[in-house]
Amino acid sequence: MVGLDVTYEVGSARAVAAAVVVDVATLAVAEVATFAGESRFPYVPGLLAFREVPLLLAAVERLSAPPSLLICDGYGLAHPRRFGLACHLGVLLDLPSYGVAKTAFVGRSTDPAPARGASSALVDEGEVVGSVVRTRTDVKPVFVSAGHRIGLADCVDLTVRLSGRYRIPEPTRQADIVSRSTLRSL
DNA sequence: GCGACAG
DNA sequence: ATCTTGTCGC
Repeated sequence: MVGLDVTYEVGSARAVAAAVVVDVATLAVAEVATFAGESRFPYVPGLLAFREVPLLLAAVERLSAPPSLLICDGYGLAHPRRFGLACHLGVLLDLPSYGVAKTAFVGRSTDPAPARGASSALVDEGEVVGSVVRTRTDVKPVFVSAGHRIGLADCVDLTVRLSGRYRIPEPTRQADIVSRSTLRSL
């Protein structure tokens, strides 16, 4: 599976997208691919995909082989139009995908139990669109939602298994670190 | 009309 | 997202 993220430069359009392949069993980084380019669309809540998809697609295409699953920094079905960044990428690459966000966007939920692995439903307009998941005991939970070709239960299960000593699951966490350090070195 | 609003 | 050091705690 591959973790995806984009880091932007302060006063310019320059940005770096990173795709980091992580081994599910060991959580070790298996491969890294990056793409430096320009962001040609502003950040607008609900339209994040139009800003990040071009750069992320370029990074994924630089991997030696198509990944088995995409883990995005943001939302999937838990979106005002039920089609967030994770959905866009999944459909365009025809691969399973889902999103892990750090803050609330759409839907309501009750706080999941304090223990790692606990979760509660993310409900919007009367439907379950995602899950609020505790990846670490007594630590702020993350927001998980399916993107394409995968069910919510599997997304939640994977998120917990991919998280060790950090709140953010390893694939996305590594993608953040790589995109950030790559941008600084350019 | 007003506030909220992934990254 | 980004600007940013030290500090409290496991």
